[in-house]
Amino acid sequence: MSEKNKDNFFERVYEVVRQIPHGKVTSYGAIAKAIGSPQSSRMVGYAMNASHNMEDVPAHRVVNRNGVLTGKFHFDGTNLMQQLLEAEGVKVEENKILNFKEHFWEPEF
DNA sequence: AAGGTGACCGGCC
DNA sequence: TGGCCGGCCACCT
Repeated sequence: MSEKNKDNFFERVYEVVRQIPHGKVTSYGAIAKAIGSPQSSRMVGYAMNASHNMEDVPAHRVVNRNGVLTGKFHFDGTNLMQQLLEAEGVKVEENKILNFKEHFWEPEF
C-alpha cells in the first residue's frame, strides 16, 4: 500500500518467475502468456529489470525464446547469470542454453 | 508533460 | 534463408 498497485503487473510476473522450478528455465513470452498478455513480453523483461530488488525472483532462469541469456548484461558480473544457471545444472555456452527445450519449463497459472 | 526506450515475440517480405 | 517492422505497456528523462 505504501507504493501503488502498479505491482499488479510486475507482481504477476514475479509470481510466475518464482514458480520456476530449480534447474529449469523459461522465456519472457511464456511468462507474458501466463499473465494473460502474450504480446507484452517486453514488459516482462522490464519487470525483470526491477526484479533486482526482489530476492525471490530468479531472473537468471528467464531467457528469450532463443534460449539466449539476453539479460546477462544486466547482472553484476558478466557471466554471473551463466554461473547461476550452470550451478543449477543448466549448461550454457556462448550465452546460449544447451538443450534449451529440455530445460524449458512452461509456467502455468 | 510528452516522447523515447526496452532483459521480446510473431509475422511478413 | 535472413532481415525488417509493428505491437504491447510501464518506466525513465
